[in-house]
Amino acid sequence: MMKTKKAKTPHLQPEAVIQAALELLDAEGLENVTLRRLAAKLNVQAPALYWHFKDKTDITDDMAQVILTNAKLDNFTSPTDINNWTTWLADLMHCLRNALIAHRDGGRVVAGATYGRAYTLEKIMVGVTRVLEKAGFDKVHAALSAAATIDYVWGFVIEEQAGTEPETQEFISALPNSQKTQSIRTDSEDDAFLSDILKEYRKLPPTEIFDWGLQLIITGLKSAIKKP
Amino acid sequence: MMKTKKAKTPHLQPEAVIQAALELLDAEGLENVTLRRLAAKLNVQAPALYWHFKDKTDITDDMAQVILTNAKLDNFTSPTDINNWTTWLADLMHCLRNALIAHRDGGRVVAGATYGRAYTLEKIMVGVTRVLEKAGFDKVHAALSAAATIDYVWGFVIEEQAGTEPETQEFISALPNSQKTQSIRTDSEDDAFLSDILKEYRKLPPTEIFDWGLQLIITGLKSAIKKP
DNA sequence: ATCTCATATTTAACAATGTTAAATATATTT
DNA sequence: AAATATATTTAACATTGTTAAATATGAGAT
Repeated sequence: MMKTKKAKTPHLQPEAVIQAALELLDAEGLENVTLRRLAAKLNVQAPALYWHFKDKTDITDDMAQVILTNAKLDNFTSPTDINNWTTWLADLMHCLRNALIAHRDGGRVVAGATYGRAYTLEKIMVGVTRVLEKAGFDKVHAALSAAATIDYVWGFVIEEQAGTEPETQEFISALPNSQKTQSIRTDSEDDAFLSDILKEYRKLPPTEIFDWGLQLIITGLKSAIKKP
Repeated sequence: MMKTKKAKTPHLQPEAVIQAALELLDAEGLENVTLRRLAAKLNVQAPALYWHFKDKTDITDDMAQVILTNAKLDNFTSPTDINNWTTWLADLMHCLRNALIAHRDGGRVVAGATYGRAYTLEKIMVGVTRVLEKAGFDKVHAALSAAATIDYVWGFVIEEQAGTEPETQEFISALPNSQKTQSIRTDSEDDAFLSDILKEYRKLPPTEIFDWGLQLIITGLKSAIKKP
């Protein structure tokens, strides 16, 4: 009556379900991760999933949890030498980004999650805050800095993965429908400037673009640490 | 057949549709902005919307467009005095954030949009890039800086609005289900540290939190501008 | 005045989604 | 062997986005 181990035939393991969900995510994209497709991939009917998971959001949360967990954040709990906090921080943030972009729509998945996102992200935030405090910040400013840095990673990845989506070429066929774009004026000089810069900007490897902004923030941190 | 209002006379104006959609968004949240509810709000049947809009995403894109347009970005096309580029940039980014948080789930709406997001965001990016170039950056680094700054705003708002959602209290009831949280260890010292800092951190007004990170980036920009 | 015709909307219906209730098969315990 | 907890299937529902077909309205031409 109190034993927790009972079964039918080959069980449906929650871990395997999430694994299959992530594979489905990579193969078909977030909007195609549906309970029936996931069930089909597991040779099972959709309602079977409700025995192991309360909701679909329960599944999604676990997916986000796993995605974030794969960042291997435990390696970063101690920054060996506090003087190297800048490279430690940069490495950690690169790791976070890598975890998010490791799966298609990974950013959106984690963004949509409720508990998993908050928990692991705050775990990261606490770690960064502590290090920044040791590096010279007071507690509150250390927390503010940690949050700002993480927010940058967050925004970068969301934009990065938004650009990878299927559409992105249909730039031409969007304007005609609604005419409320009046207040956005497109100077021809802007267009020239735009194509000049963005072409060059987008040639750079995403990781370098990401790192530049990251170093920008770290430079700001170093600067802020000197004036109490 | 016995309904009172059945005429063609008062047409369904696209502008009014988007307006109603934004009101629905504010009142009920993004997941409740459905074609049938929107149609009901307009005293119309759902398929009527398809005469004016191709898709639901077409409507969503227009919502994002309007949200971003409300940032009144035209006021910022010229930074009066180039020496004040720092406050100019800060003001612009505050405006962008204000536009995004002006509507419930505004961040997610704009994030989900395809054309509107890319177009207006790049419009902003071009403006910032040009100013930063005048302030001393070369083109590419000006573009990199603009992108990084915008990405920060982006990430901040997404997190900010994610926290405002209905849930957020169900922190307790999430862990028991899936046991793959092994690699996340919760030191008790971390917990104490967390409740210490985050309590204080969250007391601050969001706008100040936002501004602190923004000034951090701007500090980094000033620093980066001096070393070619 | 009526006929035509493009415009704009309704009615009806479809496939797909998340989800629940009831039935059912299986393994463990009694 | 009977009973029971565990795990899954079948059937069904309400909602969603969307399409096809019918239908009402007003403008212009004859």
